[in-house]
Amino acid sequence: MPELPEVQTIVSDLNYAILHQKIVSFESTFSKAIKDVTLATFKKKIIGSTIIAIERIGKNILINLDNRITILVHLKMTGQLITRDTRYKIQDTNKHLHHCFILEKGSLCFYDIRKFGTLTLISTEKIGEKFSKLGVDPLSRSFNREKLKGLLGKSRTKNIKMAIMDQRLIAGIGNIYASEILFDAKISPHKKSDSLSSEQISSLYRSIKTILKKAVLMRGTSVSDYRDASGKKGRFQKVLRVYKKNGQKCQACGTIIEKIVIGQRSTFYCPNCQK
DNA sequence: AATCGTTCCTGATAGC
DNA sequence: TGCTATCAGGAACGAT
Repeated sequence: MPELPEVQTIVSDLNYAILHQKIVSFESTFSKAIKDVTLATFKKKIIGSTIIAIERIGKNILINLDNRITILVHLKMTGQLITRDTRYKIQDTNKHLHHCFILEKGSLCFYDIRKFGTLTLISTEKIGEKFSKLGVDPLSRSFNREKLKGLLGKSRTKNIKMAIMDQRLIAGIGNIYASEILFDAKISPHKKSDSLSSEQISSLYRSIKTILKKAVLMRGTSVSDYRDASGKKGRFQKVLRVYKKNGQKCQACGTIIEKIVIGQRSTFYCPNCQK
């Protein structure tokens, strides 16, 4: 489940590995993942162009080309973008490899077990419009305590965990970090987002920043399928406090961690530490 | 307008 | 053993 820290790690890796390379060819065995256009059109629009920048917006990966086209990649649950020095179908027989950008030096492979991931082409100039409804980036300077307070006020009845996962409010937090952030902030996932005290808003703000920053430094959470652009695991799974820890003792107080469902998503928390 | 449920998909695991 | 059922989950979409 790539969330902000995982996507950030991949984007950093790709900027090191494939920037300024030309797309020589593209192959796909699952063109359903390509949105709006046919495989033939997709290929026509990208082959021969050079990658000039790779960036992240929320959980989206943007690969900007020198022909004013941007390739938008969303990894959804199990997507992986991994660079190879070999080429598609020549040496790679992994059945979950669905798409491959063949570059001047090696290739960029898109693996995806559950096939939810998508590829979309967009004019680079229309990126702002495309993401106009996306919320604030929690690692950017424009995300401050007052901004968070305003966002929580906007979602009156909503549950706090659903609120911080809502991409229209804050872009980048998914199911793993939502539970970890609420534990770090000592806030119960049962709380309504408009019922937080001033102190709780402050600690939630601090926890969002510190947990996400720490997860970026540790190169993401490999609890199942996530891998970086070299195919390596992250390390944050080693320091998870509550996610998938149900039945185990809370490291802070010894109370058994519980698993509940909020908004059709599994949620993990310490019923003693989180109020 | 906001919120809810459904859909996409495969692999791991539980239950019989 | 081998089968079926259930669950995991981001975000678009349709329905209310």
